[in-house]
Amino acid sequence: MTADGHSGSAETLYNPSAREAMWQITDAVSEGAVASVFGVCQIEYDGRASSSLPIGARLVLLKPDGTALVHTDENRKPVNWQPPGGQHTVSITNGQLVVKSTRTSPEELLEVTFEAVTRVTAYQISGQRSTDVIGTEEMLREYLLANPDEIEEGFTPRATEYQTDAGPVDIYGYDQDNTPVVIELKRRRVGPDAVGQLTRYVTSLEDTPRYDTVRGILIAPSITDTATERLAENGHEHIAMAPPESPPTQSGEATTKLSEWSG
Amino acid sequence: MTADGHSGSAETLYNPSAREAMWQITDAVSEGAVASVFGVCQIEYDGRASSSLPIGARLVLLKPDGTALVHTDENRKPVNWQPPGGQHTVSITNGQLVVKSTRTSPEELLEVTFEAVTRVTAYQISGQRSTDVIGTEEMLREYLLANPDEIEEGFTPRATEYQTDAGPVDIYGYDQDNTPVVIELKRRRVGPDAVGQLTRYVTSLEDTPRYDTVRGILIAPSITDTATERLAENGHEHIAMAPPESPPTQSGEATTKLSEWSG
DNA sequence: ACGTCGATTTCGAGG
DNA sequence: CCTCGAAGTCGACGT
Repeated sequence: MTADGHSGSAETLYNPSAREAMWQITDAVSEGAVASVFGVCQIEYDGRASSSLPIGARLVLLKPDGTALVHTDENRKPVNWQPPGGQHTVSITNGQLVVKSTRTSPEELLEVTFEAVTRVTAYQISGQRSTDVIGTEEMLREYLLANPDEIEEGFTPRATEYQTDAGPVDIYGYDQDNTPVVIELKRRRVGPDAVGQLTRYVTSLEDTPRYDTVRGILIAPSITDTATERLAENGHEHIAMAPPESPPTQSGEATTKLSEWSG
Repeated sequence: MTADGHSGSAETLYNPSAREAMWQITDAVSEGAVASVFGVCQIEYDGRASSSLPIGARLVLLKPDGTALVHTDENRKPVNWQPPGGQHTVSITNGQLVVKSTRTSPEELLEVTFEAVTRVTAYQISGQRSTDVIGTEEMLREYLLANPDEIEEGFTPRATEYQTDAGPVDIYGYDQDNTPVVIELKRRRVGPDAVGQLTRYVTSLEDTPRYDTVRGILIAPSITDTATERLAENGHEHIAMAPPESPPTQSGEATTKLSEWSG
């Protein structure tokens, strides 16, 4: 137990029998711990797609929220998994430990059959479960709404998530000459797909009688060559800008999210 | 050691000192094992974005390919991570175990500082590292190329990955009337983004002089309402079809992948 | 529950 | 290295 009240408690079994492993895993998950199971196993998955993995030694994690992860020694992605929301069941078949993780809508089954179990550990997790990330598209939007001159001298934002037939526009507003402006934001380098998105919004508005000319601006840290060409073809613009590196300086109640506004 | 030659060997330390933990982790990773570290820790990340996670008990996995994963008791995604390709370094600062995982291009740092370490285990992974998945877009394509009448009576496929200014078309061919057809495939239910993709390809070809009319067909198991509208707006079509459930019946040399062909 | 969209997306293929 | 698109994408937020 540390001074912060985090104990980091864990319980480990060495080379348990299938029966011992079964109890440990069942107890761990039902008590809200993460069960880690390492052993020689074979894996079947069937659901949105299907796959099978021949026998080998892998690390299996079972979380109390129904998540299951099977990791090898490569890559960030599990070689097999089950997303949260499902149910773990542990059983013994022909003397072998079998861990099933099931889920509905869609119906999915992940089945891990162990030929041998080397370690089972129950880890008691504590502390914050998620991070607040800095540098998202949302932060770029909030920064620009608070500093519209960074977009262009005299730009006036009018709405975020401005609805069009082609979908919601990130920032909608008017330039110095009162011409409507559609702005598409991206937190990182963009390709032609982003240009397509912007173009659809602009076209959609221009097809609406009460709009005449509409400018399109793509704001992103950088842009590919093909995207630049496409942007030029459509007569739109690019402004190079990345999300701010600092969290928003909160001046009073700065919930800088204009919702849609019937302009 | 099982009959298959998979040993599933592992080595575990209980409540190690920072120094003992450091050696164990260093040895494990350099020998190609996966190091699992459980303890009370605090985490900083800075790179493509940045985040920090206050003190708490979490499970950290370090893979020999440079991958680092920090898991809590919720969700499939790690709360923090480093993709493969980087380097792990382990050190002791102010008596505390510090694990850093660094990466270049982009420059990224993940730093885990342990206030206490409860378990360190080195897992020796073996066996196949990836699965062959059934039910992919590629399988749908191969099925349709072998059975083009399933698309439409008299359809003649001419190329896959057919190059356009807007990117490669999944299947390109001609209908009964010799009209060019662009086909976009999706393995699951699609939204407006897939329609956007298809439309970009069709538009790109229609802008090319030697093409006149080009038909666009979206093949997917199902489609959302907004996507249906968008499809109609652009005058394109939808055919409801899912990837086959069986692996391709290999009749002879059935590498059904027409590469591009200068028609 | 479904639709929509961003993501430190990850991942692999191709130039 | 960059560019591009699929994915059992995941996850959050809205309806």
